[in-house]
Amino acid sequence: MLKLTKKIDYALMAINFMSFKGESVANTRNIAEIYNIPLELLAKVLQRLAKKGFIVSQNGPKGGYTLAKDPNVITLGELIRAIEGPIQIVHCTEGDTSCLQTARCTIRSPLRKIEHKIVDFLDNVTIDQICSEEVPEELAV
Amino acid sequence: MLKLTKKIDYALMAINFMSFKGESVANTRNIAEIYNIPLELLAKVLQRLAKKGFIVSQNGPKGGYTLAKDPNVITLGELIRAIEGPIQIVHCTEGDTSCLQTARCTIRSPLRKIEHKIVDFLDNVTIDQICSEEVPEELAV
DNA sequence: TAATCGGCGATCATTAAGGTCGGATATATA
DNA sequence: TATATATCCGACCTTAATGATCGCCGATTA
Ligand code: FES
Ligand code: FES
Repeated sequence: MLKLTKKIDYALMAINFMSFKGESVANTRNIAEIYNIPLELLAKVLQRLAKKGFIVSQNGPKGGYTLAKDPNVITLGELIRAIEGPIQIVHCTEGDTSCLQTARCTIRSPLRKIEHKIVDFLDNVTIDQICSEEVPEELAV
Repeated sequence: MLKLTKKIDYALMAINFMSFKGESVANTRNIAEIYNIPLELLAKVLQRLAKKGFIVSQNGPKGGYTLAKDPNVITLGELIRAIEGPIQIVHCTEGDTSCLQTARCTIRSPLRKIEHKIVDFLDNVTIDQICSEEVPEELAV
């Protein structure tokens, strides 16, 4: 119900961590251990972020990820779309036939406007507004 | 993922319908048939709305519901809270111990601010901005 | 060439949402 | 007063989305 997913949380934590690592690579295991995130799940999230061009992967031993973009040019909206797909506050799309209410639905189009405004808002929140927390020195190996 | 529930949809449709009925009562079955909503589910939603004081119930035959408030003083935020409980974009509350990331979570409090802004927005959208659609005359029995 | 990393598809588990059922109480009307 | 029709309410089942796991591959570097 109007909730962000864990994947988004993980992505934000990971980006936060990477932004403190700067040029040096951060590997998945390291991040997973620090934040207590299931390794495989975090791996998937990072793969997705890499695919979408937010981070760059470095394969092989001593490999890992580095940020491809500055956190202040990535928006929360972009990040959500990258991981979860298009943001849809209201489930029924225009051409959708599966919804039984489609025929007499009085609310679809007004809700679209609200959706648009929320998306608009999310597209104006940059990641660095969220990722400004310190990473404890002793953990940022 | 950041989606409104069907219950909210149903509530909006019902309120829309009732606002066109004016003083005369609208019964659950009637609304359910028109909009193709599962009767029992709609009933529950309306009971919830009645309990929260948005609509007034009239028991017995010829009974039903009438609006207790003008749609232009009810906000979407209120409606969502009435039906689904408090709006939480981010799952983990402050005292929550169940989340494994709590210890080193860097994103909880920044996300709270975003949540607050969205809630603020929803609290400034009135229902009549959504419920402005016509109800076909032949159906509004 | 062995150990360490990311890449990827398939799969299972858990939870939340959507929907159903059965029985109760209230009330208008015949 | 009997009956039909309405709201009320809690328990329950089903389905879909999310969260998490597994196994195997290819890349890279020491
Ligand atoms: S079309 Fe599905 S609820 Fe409006
Ligand atoms: S406390 Fe649960 S993700 Fe931050």
